[in-house]
Amino acid sequence: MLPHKKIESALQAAVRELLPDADTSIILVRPCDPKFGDYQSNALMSLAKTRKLNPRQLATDVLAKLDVSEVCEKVEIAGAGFLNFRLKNSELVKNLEAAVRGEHLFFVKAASPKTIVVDFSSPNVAKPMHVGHIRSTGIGDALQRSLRLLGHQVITDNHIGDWGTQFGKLLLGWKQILDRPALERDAIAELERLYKTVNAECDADPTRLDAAKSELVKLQAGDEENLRIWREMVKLSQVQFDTIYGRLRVKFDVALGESFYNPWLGEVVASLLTRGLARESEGAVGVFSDGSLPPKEDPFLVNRDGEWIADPALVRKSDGGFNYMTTDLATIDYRLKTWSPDEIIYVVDDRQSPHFKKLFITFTRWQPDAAKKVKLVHVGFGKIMGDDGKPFKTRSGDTVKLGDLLDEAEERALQQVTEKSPELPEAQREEIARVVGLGAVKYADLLPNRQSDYIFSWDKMLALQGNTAPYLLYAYARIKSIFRKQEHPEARIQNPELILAASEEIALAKHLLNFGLTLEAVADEFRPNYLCNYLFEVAVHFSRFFENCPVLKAESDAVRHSRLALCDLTARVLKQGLETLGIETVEQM
RNA sequence: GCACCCAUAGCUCAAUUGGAUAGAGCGGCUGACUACGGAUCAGCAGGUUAUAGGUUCAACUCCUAUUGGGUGCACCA
Repeated sequence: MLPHKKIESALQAAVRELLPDADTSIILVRPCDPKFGDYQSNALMSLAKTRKLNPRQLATDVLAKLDVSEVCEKVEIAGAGFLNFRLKNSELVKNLEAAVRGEHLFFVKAASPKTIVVDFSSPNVAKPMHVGHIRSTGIGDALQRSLRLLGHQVITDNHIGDWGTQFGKLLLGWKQILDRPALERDAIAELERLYKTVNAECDADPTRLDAAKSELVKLQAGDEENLRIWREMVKLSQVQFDTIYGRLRVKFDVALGESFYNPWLGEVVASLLTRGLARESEGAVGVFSDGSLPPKEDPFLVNRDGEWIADPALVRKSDGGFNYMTTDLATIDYRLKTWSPDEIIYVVDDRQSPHFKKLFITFTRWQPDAAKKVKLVHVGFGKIMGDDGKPFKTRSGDTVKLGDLLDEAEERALQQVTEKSPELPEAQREEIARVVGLGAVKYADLLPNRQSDYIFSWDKMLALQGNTAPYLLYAYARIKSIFRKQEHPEARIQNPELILAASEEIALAKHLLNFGLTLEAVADEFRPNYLCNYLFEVAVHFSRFFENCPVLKAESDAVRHSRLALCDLTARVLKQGLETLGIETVEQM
């Protein structure tokens, strides 16, 4: 058992003994400023407060019941009632030696694994994937990897936008202005041109819009020709998706697009109507407020000029077509019946937050029993902005295409590798550039807190110095270099004794110990940036160690073996951590 | 109009959700025995956390107001 887990459970037991009704799940120890120890608890102060107790007295009482002498030095009470824990060197050594033997890598699998559906990426057919998609794709992929690593059963689903109103316009364009040679050269560009052209025409001319709508109605009614064209558009888009996901090394267990749910949409609406949850309004069918929430918190109400009026979730349009609320309801229903998940998480732009609020409430009203068994979570993220503070566009008004961003990243990385390591063969330099460039982009996107908007900048996305993926990869490569330089690699002893004496060794070792703590925080709060920051700190601690503690030229065999083992553990944590972020590693760069 | 989100160092961002002296990177300035890989390391400068109040042992974090930005407000997804 990892030391912080031991401290945590001992602390929980001690507190429960004194305050049986206390919520011990909130009581946790977490690393703080090293000046105040390796772990700390600040929960006693708030516990004391709600019970009108003296916090320092409570801390003293808890301490009297607390025995963590196996893992910690004497526990200190500090400040208003903090408990500061300092790990014993022997405990640190014990844990690292266990890791060296391969017993763990500083994390433990979840005690009760959950089944979790992760819905992310969701590109649209006939549109290029742009920088915006890197957010959902990168965050979603990092989260699903973290959850899997912690032992959960994960189903990743790419809910592709392959059905809906845009196809009316696309079909019209395809039939009337399609440029075949252009389609063969660059299918997505041509499809995009069709859409843009017809869309502009529709804005100017209502009869064009009617024509587009009737194409859509024909498609949804099963018209053979329109279905054939639609299938071709989907197929062409799939090629693009496969290319991008291949480059990003992102895989999905299933990719059930919106069209997959088409057969059930009528039933969903019928069911909502029979249960009295939906009703007709202005020719459409919608779910309305049930009045159970105060107006301000009710997503089915909106204030217009001082009056609260209905803002229903439409499930059938006045023309008889369905929309994404209907599809999303059918999707939840299907997922529950197919996988019985404990959670479904949606990694989607924050702007859709009102939609998900309505969706989750509507589903809960529709299937109350099923809803009790599943946690529905919208993991939102901020918008990508240009440096003018407006949603990001290039000078020509388009968004930056994801493929172009990746190309540029690899190009810049190749330039750098060629400059730094001209001696490496070209093929190897290209492979390094691929990993480094791609890693830089992914890391740059994962580093900021997902909730905040971020300003897009090429230089930031493609940076190769500082708190970036290349910095982490460089630390990893330096470790690998040490092992390559080792004179007798085969003479490496199997389970060396760890000697942690230098402050840099101890700091690095203690930090490695917190890998699992970090992974759990990532999984609990769906925030991969914790892992980015953790790994950056691993690399920083390693770099300091590397500067100050000679490994191969260590003063004795024992110290050399110990440091080699520490290097190896660092490399393993870096590799595993980067892999969890969806970033590959290279042995040299 | 109404609702929601945001404002932290010159720039881009953190701060594990109410914890101790607000941290990084970039940019700027100093340094580092030819270094087990300099894509690195050590250091300096840079902050009244938009403004004004409030809550409490403790506030970037919660509340109120103000200013400035963004987003969303049935038949697009």
